[in-house]
Amino acid sequence: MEVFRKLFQTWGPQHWWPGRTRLEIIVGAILTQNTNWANVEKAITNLRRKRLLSLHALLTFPESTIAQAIRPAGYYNQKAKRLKAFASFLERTYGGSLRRMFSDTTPQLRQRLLSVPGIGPETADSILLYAGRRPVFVVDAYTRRVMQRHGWIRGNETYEDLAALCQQALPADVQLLNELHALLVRLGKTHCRTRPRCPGCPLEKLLPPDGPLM
DNA sequence: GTCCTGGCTA
DNA sequence: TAGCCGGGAC
Repeated sequence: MEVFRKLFQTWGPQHWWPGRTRLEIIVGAILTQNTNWANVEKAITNLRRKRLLSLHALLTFPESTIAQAIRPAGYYNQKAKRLKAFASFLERTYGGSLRRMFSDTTPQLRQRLLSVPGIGPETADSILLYAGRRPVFVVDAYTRRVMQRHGWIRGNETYEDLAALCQQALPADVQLLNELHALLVRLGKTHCRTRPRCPGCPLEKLLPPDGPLM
C-alpha cells in the first residue's frame, strides 16, 4: 500500500485500460504480449478499419487476414492464432457471449482462460481485471523487477507466488488494482528499467541502504 | 543494438 | 532452461 500511495501521489490516475469495448480490451491484452502498446494501437486501428474487430470476424476470416492486420504488434502469426483461439473458446464455451463469460466466477473463468492456447497467467489476469473488473493483481516483469531490486522477494518465485503475496497485502479493490498495475508499468518504463535509474524515483526512499540489488 | 503491459515448445 | 516469435521506436 505504501508503494501504491507513493506512485499514485506522484503520477495520479493512469486511465487504463484504453479500450472501447470488452472485446477490444481482450484483443489488446493478447496483442500487447511482449510488445509496446503504441504498436498495439496501430494493430487495433487496422482491425477496426478492416471490420475485423468482432467475434464473428475473428471466427470467420482466415488467420492470414488477421495476421496481416495486426502486423505492427509483432509476432503476428502467433497472435493471429491466439485471437482465433480465444474467439473459438468464447463461442464454444459461452455461446459467443462475453456477458455470459463474465458472469462466471473469477476462479472458474481464470482456469478456463488459462486453458486457451496463448493466454498465460498475466494475460488472463489482465482480462479479468480490465475487461471483467475483477479484483485481481496482475503480475508482470516490472513488478518482479521492482520487488527484487528492493529486496522484497528472492526472485525465484512463481507467478502465482507473487500474485498471492501481493493480493494478500492489498485490498480487493478493482480501482486500486487497476491503477497499481498501470503505475508499476510506468515505473518500469521510467525508473526501474533494465539499468536502474533510482535518482528521482518515487520509491527511492524504499531502497535498501546499498542501493538496488540487481 | 536494445527494448517492448508473454507464452509455448523442445 | 533456452530458443523462438517480430515489427516499430529509440
